[in-house]
Amino acid sequence: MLLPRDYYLSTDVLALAPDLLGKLLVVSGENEQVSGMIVETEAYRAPEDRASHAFGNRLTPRTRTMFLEGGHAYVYVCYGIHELFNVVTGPEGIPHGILIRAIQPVRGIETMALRRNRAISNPEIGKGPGCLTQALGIERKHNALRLYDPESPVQIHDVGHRIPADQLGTSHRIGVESSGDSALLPWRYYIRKNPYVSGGIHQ
DNA sequence: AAGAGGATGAACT
DNA sequence: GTTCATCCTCTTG
Repeated sequence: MLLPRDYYLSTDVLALAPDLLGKLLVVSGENEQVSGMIVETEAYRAPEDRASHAFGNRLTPRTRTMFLEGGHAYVYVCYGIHELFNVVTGPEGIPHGILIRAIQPVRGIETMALRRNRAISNPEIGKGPGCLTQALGIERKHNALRLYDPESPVQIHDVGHRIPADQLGTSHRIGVESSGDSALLPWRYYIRKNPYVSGGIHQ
């Protein structure tokens, strides 16, 4: 089932981030559709979250997307090299978002392995926020599109996969050490023991 | 107009 | 554990 618009409008981004685990991220390209199960996420909750681009309700051409209504994609370039994919959540004007950090390939794994220049069996295909976008073919051109639109090339589906409580892991977020106290918040969520989860921590 | 720095990944030692 | 590729965005002047 394609996740509906309402799903993304909750103001509780800390509940939505773990709820996205097990959902299917589907990308339709020119010739082919590829997909992967979300296995790692991070919540970003501006305005009070120092680690968020929209900290203090900072509004720039880039962060503008985060202020859109929930259900839009926020794609931006990191370190000039990698494109990172986020799900905007909450009502319009509240810049909450969820960074998708890893996926487990489901459909089109051959294509993804080719794009990543890795063997089919190599978890590096979907491990890490810059890697999964390369594997799935998510690019900056997908910024600000509506994930719940039946015509959208990027969608998120509920395929009935539920994560048992004892398989849900949490930790501090990755790569935000310079964000003061916000760096300590346990807003990273992942499926325990899943080989596609990034960072050292996946027990 | 110029410069600093970044929600990373890969290839090193 | 360390280094660096690479370029966009934002701030400052």
